[in-house]
Amino acid sequence: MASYWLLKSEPDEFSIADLEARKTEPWTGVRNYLARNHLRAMAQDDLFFFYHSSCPVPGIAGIGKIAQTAVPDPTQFDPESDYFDAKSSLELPRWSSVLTQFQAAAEPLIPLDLLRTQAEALDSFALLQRGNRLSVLPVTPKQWQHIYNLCNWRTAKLPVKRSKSREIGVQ
DNA sequence: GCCAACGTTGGC
DNA sequence: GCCAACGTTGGC
Repeated sequence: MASYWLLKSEPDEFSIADLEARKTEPWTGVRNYLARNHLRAMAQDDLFFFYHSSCPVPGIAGIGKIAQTAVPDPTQFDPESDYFDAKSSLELPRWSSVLTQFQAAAEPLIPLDLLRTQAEALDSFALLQRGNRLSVLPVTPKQWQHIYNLCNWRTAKLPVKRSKSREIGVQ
């Protein structure tokens, strides 16, 4: 039985459009123990809401899936990385990352404002709680279903279609 | 840019 | 093990 999650990212850094373009992307840079433990609890094919934070309109921007379960986050070993952790070691890696895969884009994005109006149906969704800063959150099936029904989901960019009429120079 | 919330660090 | 100081997150 698959579990559901929510992952936050600043779209300036990495957005749902970036994930769609890249197809898959390692989710690195999580440096909070509770968030890390959530990453480690993820199973292959679990689904997550892709949340855009710290931007003009924060909200849920898409859906991804966990393509590969947790491995040591390589950025913790890289002195050049912002996420380098001198206290971590190859023998005892402190931080984990999962491989994420694009599933769908929210059309339109579900703003945090809208989610707040659904607070009752979403019970005590941690995302809506004051002062919440955790970047990896569990989502219950009920919360997932409710949020899922709030917008349409576009699963992939339509292939660029070459119109016949254009090829033969009509209109 | 402000500020509330909260995790982490480090002195004791 | 307490707690003050500090840093970070993220909405507004």
